[in-house]
Amino acid sequence: MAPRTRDRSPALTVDAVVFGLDDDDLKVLLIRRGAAPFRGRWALPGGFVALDEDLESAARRELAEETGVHDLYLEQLYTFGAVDRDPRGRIVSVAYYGLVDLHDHRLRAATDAADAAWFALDDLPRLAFDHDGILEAALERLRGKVRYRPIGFELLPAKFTLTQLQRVYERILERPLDKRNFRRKVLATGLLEELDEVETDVAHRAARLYRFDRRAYKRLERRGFHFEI
Amino acid sequence: MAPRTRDRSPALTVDAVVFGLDDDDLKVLLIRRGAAPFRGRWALPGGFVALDEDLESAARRELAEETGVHDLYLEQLYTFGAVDRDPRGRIVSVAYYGLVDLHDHRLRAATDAADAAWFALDDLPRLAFDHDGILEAALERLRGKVRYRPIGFELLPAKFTLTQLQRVYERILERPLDKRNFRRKVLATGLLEELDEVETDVAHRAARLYRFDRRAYKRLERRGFHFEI
DNA sequence: TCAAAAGTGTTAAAAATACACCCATGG
DNA sequence: CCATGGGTGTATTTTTAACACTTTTGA
Repeated sequence: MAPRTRDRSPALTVDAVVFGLDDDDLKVLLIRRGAAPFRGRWALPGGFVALDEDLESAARRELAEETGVHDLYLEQLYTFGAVDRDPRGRIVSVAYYGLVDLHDHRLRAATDAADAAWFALDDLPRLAFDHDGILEAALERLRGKVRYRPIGFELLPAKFTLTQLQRVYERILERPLDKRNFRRKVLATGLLEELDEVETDVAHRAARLYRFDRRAYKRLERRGFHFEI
Repeated sequence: MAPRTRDRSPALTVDAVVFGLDDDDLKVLLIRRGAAPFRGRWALPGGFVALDEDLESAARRELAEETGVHDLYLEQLYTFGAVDRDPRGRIVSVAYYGLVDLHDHRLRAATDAADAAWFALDDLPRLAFDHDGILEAALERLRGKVRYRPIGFELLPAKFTLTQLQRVYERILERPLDKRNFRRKVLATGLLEELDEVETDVAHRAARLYRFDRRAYKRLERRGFHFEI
């Protein structure tokens, strides 16, 4: 007994804006479209939502299919629904943004994607659809969120140095941070577990490694915790 | 040349969580459903998105149709897409939340709504669908956002006293605020225009009236401004 | 022994908090 | 003249920001 309206519902897609950190640059994961419209143009990975999968699952599935990237931090961003945003007709897209240690994933384009690659934010190609707007919104959200939620870690390997972490924040916030103040603040959260390990293969004094303590975070989160970098 | 997937897309609705302030209580606007499923049960106002309207327009239209409330502050909240959230089948809902001076609007139920009414948050009826989860998310967002974006005003008439504004914040944040500190802080933002008017019809010294200065806010917003109550 | 990054404390400035009384008005 | 809320300033504490040198390691 479906209402009449349903037969004339907009179609529904998901898109994912995935950020990674490559040495010194914040990068975003794009695919080259293998089909019309915008065939050959770079775009965000994404696609249609199946009837039997929820939205985040759809985003993860499309991402894995089109780029090979899987098991990442992913969060809903915003739903884009301008009437004319897709030349194929009325298509609403639920956008997600994600963070990943890009060295952890070998890219592998498939299905609708002719290619997949990381692009530095200041060297982007023209994008299909309204994807530049989606990317802009994701970046803004990332910049806001990173200041009060501990998500910077997601761009790093499981074990990392404080200097690496500081670089993450500096790249995202686009301003230099004071080393001593940064370390004091980030350690004061109690969310970093100091390991008995140090970097290897560096041509200078090896830095201590830390790990994000998800347990401790869960505990703090429960009590409406809120920090600030 | 629509892709096959589109014919099997989830249906799309919008729902609105509208808050108002009634003397001392934060209230939410609900409608009583006039049709199955959940006929007779209270629910958030909302409905299906037409092909030729964007999402926010759909939310505003449904809200106006079902409750008579229009011209309000409205912002996208989150998109809810669990596979089994609607017994009619696969229906994804883009939720909005809004703030309104509830004394400004006479409720008027129509179309799908058998009734419309304001409910205090601590005296809610059972809600249809997953609407209690949506309401919870809206409340959490409101509590977070009100601290760093000047949206508290939206619950008040255009001209208001500082004590009224303080009460708004106290109700939303659920904690008492210090009168002197509050006034200093809120005036320091430069977002309040002091009027040459005072309250009338009060049985005590009349308080000065203020107005939110949208111009000043626009200016500050441009430079990535950010305040904190 | 040099180069390169790791690691570490203190001081000054700014922001947040706590706190209590007199004032104006209407009934 | 009294009840009610309006309006105002200061001192203390906490938080943030600025700042430079010594240590460790590998090449």
